Amino acid sequence: MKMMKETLLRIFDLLLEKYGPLGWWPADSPFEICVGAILTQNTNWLNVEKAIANLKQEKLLTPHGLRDLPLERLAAVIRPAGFFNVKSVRLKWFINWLYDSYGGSLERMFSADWRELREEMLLVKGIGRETADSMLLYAGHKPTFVVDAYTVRLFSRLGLVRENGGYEEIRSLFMDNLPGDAKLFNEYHALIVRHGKEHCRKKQRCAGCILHLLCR
DNA sequence: GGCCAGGACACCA
DNA sequence: TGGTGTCATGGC
Repeated sequence: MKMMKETLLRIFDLLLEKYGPLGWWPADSPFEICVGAILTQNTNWLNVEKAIANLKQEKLLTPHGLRDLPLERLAAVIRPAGFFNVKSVRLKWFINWLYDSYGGSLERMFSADWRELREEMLLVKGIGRETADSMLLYAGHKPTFVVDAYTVRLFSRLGLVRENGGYEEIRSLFMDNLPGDAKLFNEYHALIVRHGKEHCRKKQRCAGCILHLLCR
């Protein structure tokens, strides 16, 4: 157990040394982070930025803005993010739940016990584990670890998790072996993504990257 | 022109 | 529970 902690922290240090602190999530408000978390599902971030820019330009990036916006209009505005018919409905589900449970207030939402909140969020259709954890960690500053495709790819190549280990199993690797520190989890996941975009693509092995010698 | 991107869900065996 | 199809735009 202690060895795993040291291994995880060593990898973190290597990444931090190379890329520096990233200070995620790139957004102007917690609400923007929540919307971005849904929009970025299986999507290139550059496309998400275009959709976010559209929402900002139309002054719709608020809970009541999205609540009052007709579904068809919402789909059209977020079109560049791809899967716009799916994501517009998911955004509506999220907003409706936010109003039903917390009066449309993210502040009230995040004041709840975050472990119970996580379970509650997972019951909202369209919010899966990664999306929930992203909102909790980056918008709510709760100490939950975000597992994404890059995390699975990197740490399975490092031989630390099974490639098809499942979300909770991989999340546990970090949650069980690292201190529950939101700032650490924030930087760690951000660095994994930053590194992954360059070195952990699907059909690209780790040659040339700083973790090359560690990867299988 | 193909590949891929910071998933989630329904459906099936 | 595990595998597969579906949803879609846009950069490289």
